[in-house]
Amino acid sequence: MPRTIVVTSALPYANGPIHIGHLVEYIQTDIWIRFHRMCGNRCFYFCADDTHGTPIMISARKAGIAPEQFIAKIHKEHSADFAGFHVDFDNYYTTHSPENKTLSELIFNRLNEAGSIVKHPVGQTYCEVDQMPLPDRYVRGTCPRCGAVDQYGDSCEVCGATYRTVDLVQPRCSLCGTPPVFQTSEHYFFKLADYEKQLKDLFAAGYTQKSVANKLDEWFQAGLKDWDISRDGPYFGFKIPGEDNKYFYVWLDAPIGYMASARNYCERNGLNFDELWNSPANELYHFIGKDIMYFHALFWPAMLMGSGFKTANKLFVHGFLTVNGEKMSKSRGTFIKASTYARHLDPEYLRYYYASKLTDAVEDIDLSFQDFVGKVNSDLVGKYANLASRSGPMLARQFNSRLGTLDEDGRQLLARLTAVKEQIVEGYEGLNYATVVRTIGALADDANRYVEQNQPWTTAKTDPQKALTTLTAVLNAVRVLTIYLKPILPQFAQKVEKFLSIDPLQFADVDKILENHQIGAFERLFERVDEEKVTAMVEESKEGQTPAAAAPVAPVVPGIEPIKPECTIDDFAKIDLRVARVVSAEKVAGADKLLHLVLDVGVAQKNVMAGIAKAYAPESLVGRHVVLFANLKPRQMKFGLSEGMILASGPGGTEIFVLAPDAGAKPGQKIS
RNA sequence: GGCGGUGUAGCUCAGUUGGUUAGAGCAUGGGAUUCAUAAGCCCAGGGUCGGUGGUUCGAAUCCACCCGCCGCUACCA
Repeated sequence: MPRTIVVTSALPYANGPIHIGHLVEYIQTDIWIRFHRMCGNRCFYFCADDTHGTPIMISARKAGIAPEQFIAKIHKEHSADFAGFHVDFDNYYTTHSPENKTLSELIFNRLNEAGSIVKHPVGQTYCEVDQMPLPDRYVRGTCPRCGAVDQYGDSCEVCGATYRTVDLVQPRCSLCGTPPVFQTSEHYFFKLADYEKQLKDLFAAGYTQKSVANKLDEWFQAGLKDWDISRDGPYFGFKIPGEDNKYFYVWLDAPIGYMASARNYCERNGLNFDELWNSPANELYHFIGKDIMYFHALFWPAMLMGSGFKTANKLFVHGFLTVNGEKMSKSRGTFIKASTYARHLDPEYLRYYYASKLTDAVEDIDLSFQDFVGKVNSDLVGKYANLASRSGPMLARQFNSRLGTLDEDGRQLLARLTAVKEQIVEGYEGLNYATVVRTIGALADDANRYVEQNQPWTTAKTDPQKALTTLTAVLNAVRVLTIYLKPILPQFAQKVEKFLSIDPLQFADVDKILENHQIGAFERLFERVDEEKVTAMVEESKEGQTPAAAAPVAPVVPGIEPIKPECTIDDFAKIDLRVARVVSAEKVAGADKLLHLVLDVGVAQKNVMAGIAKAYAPESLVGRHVVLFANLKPRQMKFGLSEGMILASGPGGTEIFVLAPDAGAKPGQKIS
């Protein structure tokens, strides 16, 4: 009896491009869906762009277009990116849709009727210039604890303090730079705690992986608090029923977007949405990253419980992607967009590589370029593609592309391949793709050894019949391996199906044997990957660089550093240089190069550790004006916190020459 | 700070309920081949399984402590 399975991946935020980190999840989910389809189950894969909220409103403003236009453009890009990586959604919709509006209002009203919605006054930050309420991350100012400048409105990246935005020293709107005002507003809240018991039962029943459940325990122990689900206008989102200037917070309507996508699909395809989504006979699964566990493990099921919808059977949580062991980084060129990747490399390489690393654990997976190139060349090309490549053309030359029958040896090879079918099925079902890939790899080794032992290139001359049975066995092995790999490598599978002249492979085909069958022309299945292509992709991903712009070669003069690559006025604008007066200067005990300077920059005083002790006597500096790199991220040094850098030239040691403005400049003045 | 995760060959990772000389792929060295996308096959080198102590006849596997790295710390998206 086929299962009916509805699956979702998290909705990507419509504020930027899809990158290779996103793709971990969509590839993981897509493999799962394709596997189930191959087992004959009825599957539906729904997703959408997450389109609401302040960041999108601001991005649209910056682009000078309406938010609707902005998200339409992103939707087009996202859809193309996913298609390029063979992510096979049944519907890739948007949260800015009539279906989502209707469902959001329905769920809100039902929660309200259930008594789970309350109102509380909330202090909020408002920018009168931009005429909008500011989320904490759009307010910046000086940390009230350590004095670090330019910190977010809720926490300090330098000392780690968390605080309220109202406590920030010299707060300013990060968009226009003016000080915001503080005001009070009534917000709607969802009483999450009403559902604590039901949520606990859900997790006890195995809603998530165990490590996720442990994390949830922590949250339960800390106590569930009311969730703020409204935002004051202007806001890009859905208006709350009965309100003029209040909107649903983006995270309220985002998960409802899963349902809206399903509903839109049902309406277009003559299916009953309520039956598909809500029938207990149907299975529902969400795939998400560990960063949004709170929303999907607590808020979302509680919302569904409170509004009379069933909750998912299971929430599958995965970890993040690191590249070469480190966080993805724009400056290192490892923040790679899906579209950039696809311009340089075959998307199936990445699908295979991710599959070879994915397990059901909530662990980060690492994309190591060296490992990536190795796996593609030795596995995809050396094992799988090669198996077809060393048998197909020979069958064509010697036997007119017609398969014979199997002998005992060949049947044994096939038996070894089909024996692990259940193991592979369990691996896919349980998200242990890494195990699946390892198992398949071992089978391919077995098949390659089989070719080696039977030497069809020799028997072709002495015993053609034997050569034919060998090649028949090998190509049957290719067929079985392709079935196993098809969820991961759909395009590869398609090529093999064409080459073998067979119908699209299903899991049940594992037990069939292809004999006395005419096959098609062999076509190369994979190309080897050159490490230079990876390098080129990384270079193109480095921020601020355009692929074609070769930096002019700077002339080399002995003793003088070459001029660095060109940058723009915008790059320079990030650097805030100020005139500063040296208030005090003293040698740092225990350090022979450092001077501890206290600088007056007009609005504040800064501590700076400067490595100029060998060139300047401390007392000679007091009272002088210097140039300060004022917005350099503060750095905790062995001898204290340094909050900036003073500018100087010279090779170092005793030859250091501090820069100074001409007479008349005052502390705090901007240098540009 | 608290909580969670993690640390196994140069690299990426497996190691089932604790059980004989700790495995794979890549990389490295050697060999025999040539059907094949400089692919495939055979052999070899390489690890005190983060550290210390403990439980046990026996621990990479269980316990304690320590060290390193990563993440989370909610009304931020």
